[in-house]
Amino acid sequence: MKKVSLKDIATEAGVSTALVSYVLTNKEKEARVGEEIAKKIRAIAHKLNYQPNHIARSLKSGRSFTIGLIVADISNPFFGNIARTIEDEAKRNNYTVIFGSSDENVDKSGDLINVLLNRQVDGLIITPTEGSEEQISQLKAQKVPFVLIDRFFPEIEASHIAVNNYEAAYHAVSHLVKTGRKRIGMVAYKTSLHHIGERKRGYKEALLAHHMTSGNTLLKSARYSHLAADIRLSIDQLLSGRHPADAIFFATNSLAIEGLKYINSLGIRIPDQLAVITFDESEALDLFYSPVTFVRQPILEMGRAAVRVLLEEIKDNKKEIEHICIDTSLVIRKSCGSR
Amino acid sequence: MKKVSLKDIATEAGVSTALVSYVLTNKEKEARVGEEIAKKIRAIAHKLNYQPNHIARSLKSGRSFTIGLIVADISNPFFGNIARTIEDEAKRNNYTVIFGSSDENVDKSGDLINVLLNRQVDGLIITPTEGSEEQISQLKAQKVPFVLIDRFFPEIEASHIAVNNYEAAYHAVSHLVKTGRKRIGMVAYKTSLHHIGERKRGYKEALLAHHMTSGNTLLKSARYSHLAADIRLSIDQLLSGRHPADAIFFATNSLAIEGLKYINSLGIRIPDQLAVITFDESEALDLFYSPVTFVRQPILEMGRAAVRVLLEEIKDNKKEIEHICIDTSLVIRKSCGSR
DNA sequence: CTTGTTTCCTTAAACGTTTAAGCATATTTT
DNA sequence: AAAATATGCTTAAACGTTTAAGGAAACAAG
Repeated sequence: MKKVSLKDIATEAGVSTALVSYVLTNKEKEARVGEEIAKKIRAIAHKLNYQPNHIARSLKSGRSFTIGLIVADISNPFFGNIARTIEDEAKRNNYTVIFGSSDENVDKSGDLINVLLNRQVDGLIITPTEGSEEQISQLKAQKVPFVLIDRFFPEIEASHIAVNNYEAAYHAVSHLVKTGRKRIGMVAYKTSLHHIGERKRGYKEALLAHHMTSGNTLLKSARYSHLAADIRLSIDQLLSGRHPADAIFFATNSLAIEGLKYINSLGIRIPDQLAVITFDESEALDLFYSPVTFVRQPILEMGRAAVRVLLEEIKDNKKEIEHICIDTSLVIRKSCGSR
Repeated sequence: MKKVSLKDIATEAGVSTALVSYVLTNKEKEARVGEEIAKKIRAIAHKLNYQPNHIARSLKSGRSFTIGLIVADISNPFFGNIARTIEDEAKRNNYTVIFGSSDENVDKSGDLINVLLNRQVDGLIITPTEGSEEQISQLKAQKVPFVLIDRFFPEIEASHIAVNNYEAAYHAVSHLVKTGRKRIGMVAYKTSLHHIGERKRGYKEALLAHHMTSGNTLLKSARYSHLAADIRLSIDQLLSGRHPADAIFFATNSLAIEGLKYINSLGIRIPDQLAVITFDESEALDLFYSPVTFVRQPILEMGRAAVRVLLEEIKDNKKEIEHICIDTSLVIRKSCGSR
C-alpha cells in the first residue's frame, strides 16, 4: 500500500500539486482557488485517505513539530507522570515527543541532547543532571529553545519550571516541630543540584527558626550511585547515640522508599518511634502501613507550564526567559502522628 | 547560528555536495573518492561541526529511523520500565523513540497510532488496549511493521512478546496451595484482554488440579474505570460469608496495590489472616510490611526482544511473524507465610 | 595512434511538501 | 476601446540529502 502524495491527488484531479497543497492546508482564500475544484480536491484526498508527509513538511518549513524530552529516570513514577502530562499537552498542540532517560548520568544526558538535536527537535524539555551545566550553557549559546523542569542552575539564565523547594522544606520541617518532634533529621542526596540544596536550606532554616541546634549533624546525604548502602548508613547514624532522631525528612520519594525499607527491617514503628515526612507522592507511600505525609508537587501544572513556555520560545525566538515557580502543598497523613 | 549543510562544506572545499555526501557516509571506496580530498572534507566537516540533517535523510530514504511506542499507562512503573528498556535498545540501534500513553483508552490509542504513522515512524511497539483489535488489524493490512508487547489478540496473527501468563498464574496459585491455603480468591480486571484471561485460566486450572472447588465464586473482576470501588467490593465479597478466602491472587500490580490499601484499612494482617500474591513487582510491594510474593516479568528481556523483532521486520518486510513467550519467575517473600 | 580502462569528480534527479511569481482569461473601470 | 483589476490556475524553486549516470583526464594496452 503505497503512500498517497499530493501528486497522486493532483493527477487524479487533473491539476497541479500546488493547488492541492493550497486547498489541503486551507489556504484557498489567499490562493484564490475555485470553489468547485477545491471541493473536488478535498473529495479525492478523502477518498484516497491522504495523510500528509510530516517529514517533507518539516524539511520545507525547517520545523519538526517535535519536542525532545530528557527525564532523569523514566522508571520513577514522578518522571513517568511528568512525561505523560508533557506528551498529552504536546499532542494538544500538534507536537509529538521524542524522549530519553538520562538515568542521572551526565554522559548519557549529553548523548541524548545530541541525538535529539540531530533529529531536529524544535526544542527540549530537560531535567538536567548533576554536572550538565556545560551542556545547558551550550544549548543556550546555540540558541536552541529549551526549558528546564524540576531542577535548574541558578548561575545559568534559562527558562525553568520548579517548585518552591525552600519553602516546602521549611514548611514540612515546621510541621514536624508542630507535631512535637525534637530531633529532626534529614536524608538527602549528595549532590550539587540546586533543588536539593534548597530543600536542605529549608530544613536548616526551619530548625534555626525553631531554635533547634542540631545544625548539620542530623543532615545526611546519600550518593545516587550507592543509594541503598548510604541510606542505611545515614539512618544508622541518625538513630544511634544518646539522642537519636525522632523524625526524618526525606528529600525525595526514592530516598523515602529506600529509607523506609530499612526502617522496616529495623522494626522501628512509624510514627510512634519515628515521624517521617517526604517530598513527592508515591503509591508505595500510600500503601505504607502508616501513610506518609508528603510535599505534593503539582505535576500536571508543571508539565503544562513546561510545554507552554517551550512552545512560546519556539514561536518567538526573542521571548524573554521565564522562571516559573509553582507552589507545593503539604498532604498530612499518619506518619508524623498528631499534634 | 545557522545549521551547517553539505553545501557549506562543499563550497569551502571547492567540490560538489555529492562528493561530500559520499565521504561523510563512508562510501569513499565505492565512489572512488581521492584520499586527499576525502581527508580535507572530513577536516572541514569537523571544523564546521557538521551534523547531518536527519529529516532530509529520512525524506530521501523513506525511513525515519524512529519507532513509535504506545504504552497503556506511562505513569505505571511497569510500563515506565518497558519504555526505558525500549528507548535504550532503540538508541543502541540508532533509532529514536516517539511515545504516547493510551491510558487504556481505545480512542486515544487510535489517535496515537495515527499521529505516529503521520510522523512516518518506521514501525510501532504497542501494548494494545481492550477493543483495539480493528486498529491492529488495520496496521497489519497496511503492512506497517509492528510488535505487540505484554498483550496480544490470539485471533490476529501478529508478532508479539508476552510472558507465560497461564503457567505463571498456575504456579502462583499452586504456591498458595503448598503454603496451606484452602480458599484462594483472585482479583482481576473485567476485560476481554487475552493475557488477563490466561491468568484467570491459570488460576482456575490450578484450583481444579488441587481439587479445590471454589470455581468461579472466588474469582472477582474490577473495571479499570472504577478500580478502587470495584476492588473494595470484590474484597468484601471474598472476605465475607461463612467461608472467607484465606488467600488472594492479584492479576496485576495496580490491583494488588489498590487492594492492599483497602485490606490495610480493614485491619487485616498479611500473611496471618490472609495470604497475598500478585503479578508484577513494585516498590510499593517491597515496602509493604509483609513484602509481597510476586510473579516477576523480565522487563529487560521483553523490551529488548520487542525492539529486535521490530527492527527485523522493518529491515525485512517479508519476515515471518514471531511469537515470543518469555518465562516469568516467582519471587517468594513473606506475604504467603511459610509452608 | 587509437582504443580501452581506471580514477576522480560533477550533474542532476529524486524524496513530498510549500509558496512566490507568473500567466492567461475574464471582468470592471476609465 | 483601452487600461486596470480580479480570478483561477501553473511553474518552478527550495528545503538537505542520496545516488545513478556521465564525463574528463590520465594512463595502459593493442
